[in-house]
Amino acid sequence: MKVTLKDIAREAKVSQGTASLALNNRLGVNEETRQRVLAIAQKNGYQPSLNAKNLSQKRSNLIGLLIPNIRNLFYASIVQEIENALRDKHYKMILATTANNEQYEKEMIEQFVSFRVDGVILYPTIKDIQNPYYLDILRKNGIPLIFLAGYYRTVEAPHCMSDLHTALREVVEHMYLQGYRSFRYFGGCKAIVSNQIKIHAIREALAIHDIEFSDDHYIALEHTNFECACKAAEELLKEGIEFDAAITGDAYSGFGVYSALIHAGKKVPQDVGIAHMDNLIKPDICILPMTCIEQDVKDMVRFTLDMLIDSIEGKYPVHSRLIPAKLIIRESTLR
Amino acid sequence: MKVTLKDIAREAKVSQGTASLALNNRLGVNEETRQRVLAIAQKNGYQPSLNAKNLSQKRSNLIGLLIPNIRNLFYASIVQEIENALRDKHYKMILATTANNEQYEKEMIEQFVSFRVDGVILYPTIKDIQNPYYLDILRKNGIPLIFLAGYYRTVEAPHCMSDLHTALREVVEHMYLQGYRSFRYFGGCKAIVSNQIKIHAIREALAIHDIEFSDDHYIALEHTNFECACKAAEELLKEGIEFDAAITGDAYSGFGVYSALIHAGKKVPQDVGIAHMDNLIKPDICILPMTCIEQDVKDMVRFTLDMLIDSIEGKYPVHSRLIPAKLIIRESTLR
DNA sequence: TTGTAAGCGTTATCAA
DNA sequence: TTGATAACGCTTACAA
Repeated sequence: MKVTLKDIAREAKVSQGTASLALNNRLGVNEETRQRVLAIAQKNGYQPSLNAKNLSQKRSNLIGLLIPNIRNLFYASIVQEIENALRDKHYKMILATTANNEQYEKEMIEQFVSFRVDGVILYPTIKDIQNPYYLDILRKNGIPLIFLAGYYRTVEAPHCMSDLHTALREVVEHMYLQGYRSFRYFGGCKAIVSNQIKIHAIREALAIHDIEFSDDHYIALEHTNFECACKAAEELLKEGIEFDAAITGDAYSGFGVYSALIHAGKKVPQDVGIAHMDNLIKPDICILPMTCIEQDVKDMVRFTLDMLIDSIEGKYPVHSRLIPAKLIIRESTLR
Repeated sequence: MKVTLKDIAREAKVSQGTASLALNNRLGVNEETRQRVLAIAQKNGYQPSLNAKNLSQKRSNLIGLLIPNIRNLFYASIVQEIENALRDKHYKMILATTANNEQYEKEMIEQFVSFRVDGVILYPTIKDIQNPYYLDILRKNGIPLIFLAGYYRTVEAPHCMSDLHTALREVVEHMYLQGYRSFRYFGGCKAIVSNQIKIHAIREALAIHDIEFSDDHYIALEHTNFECACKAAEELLKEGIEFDAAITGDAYSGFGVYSALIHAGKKVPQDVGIAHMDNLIKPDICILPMTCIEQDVKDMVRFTLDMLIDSIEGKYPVHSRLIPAKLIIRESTLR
């Protein structure tokens, strides 16, 4: 049913070898022959089988991208940027999502190996992970790995991520200067490296002013979305816990906390200030323009791909890289 | 560098054939042997090459999904639902985006054929397309195609989409009853089938009340996003064109039009009512809760996959299908 | 229960 | 400039 090289070669009355050369625009084939082969291929809707091609060439020009999910605009932006960046290069991307599920992450890594991708980009978010042994499969199969926007401590691979430390210190300092004193952070699992960096940065920034940011000031959400953040903030308020500054790990959570505060009769930014990660939601459509930390997705993706392609092509060593992030101040933290 | 079946067979001291049987849990291999092979495969991080497997089996269990882009939550929902639905079935999805670009759409279809996908789901949005000849490549290679959320008139393939006709009639009737009389629709290219269905429905609903919906009452946006819709609405207002009802093809455009109206000093819903397609943006975070038409993505995806898998497995004929959509009335159309 | 060998659709090497 | 042929890594008759 599929149109194959053999079909084309037969109809063009040449050998498969010649047909292959012609179709790949390689030297050493008569121009007339080439045109004849090309025309016949076109007419029959011939498309070379990547399975066969990759098998014989022992490379796929495929990059596997593994992200938590696709319904979060931040992740979607990453996918989009990678697609764009790859249009020039001779690589294609295949995408899979983990749903923050270790089992899925393992399966998708295995699938990438089965696809024989030349390299893998992994956005690490598995909580409480002890030792992602399954990433060993990559090493055993000689497939380079780059971490994007974080990393696993026990896995030796370069990473590319935003300079969260500086960014968090900036936002805390800004809010301190606005008079906020009691901070809470709403984000994903504490065990994730990027969250530990954030905790550390907030703690440092507040320590300067002799303010404590203790462990339970970090509110760990089961999922970093509107609903979970809203519920978590509601519970805090119900328990009578007072805070006047909220920072959230993503835009959706930011609005979740906002919603909880409003329903509890609090005023933003007067009673409580809010800042969130990611500059994704148009301030025009929001009830309140929100202060946020914008990550440079374009640069992050560019460097990640450069690093990955370097290591695919055997250029070592590849160094990890920190990308500056930008504080955007809006009404939600301006008293 | 890659671990292959040959490596496993050698280490287990069996033939490749036996190793293959063992790894695929097929009958006729000694249990002890199977365990030994499995253990060795595990130890070495062996993953079968899909290239080789698909080549020899002449099927990939792969479905190609082609959508306009991934940064729109509606499309992202579709991707997510398909991934979920596929976890049970023995198919995997590969994703590509078209950016509403005919050239890209063609290339991605070709890529799918090269991947030897077993079937293709296409979300058709190419504007002014005359005759998507390149879809012929699919037929020539015996790959079934299903249209999702629309179709191309000249291509013979089943489709699965929302019942836009009924939905649009409902929203128009609702807005008429609220006293709105002069309608504008902001959406993608008029030539797209789904948009023609919408135009026709609006026209019919208004004709009952002797209101005309002429061709230039449909505002064709270059891109269906916040910025383009906002600019289009601004221009309309600048030209002094009066309207008191706006319906938009997606949520983002809805907010674009809203933004333009507010900046022009109009009040919503008093002066102008707005309704949009898709129920994706949390009403809690929006300045104004918006009336919208919610499509049943879950059902749409479920039926699409069923149809596609039926035709992959040779069950004919497969019939096109219309999925009911739901009108959700909120403040933006309640005077 | 196991091994042998052909075949899947390409590319690449070497002769002709 | 072209054609044979081996090789890629797997599955699957078929034979042992």
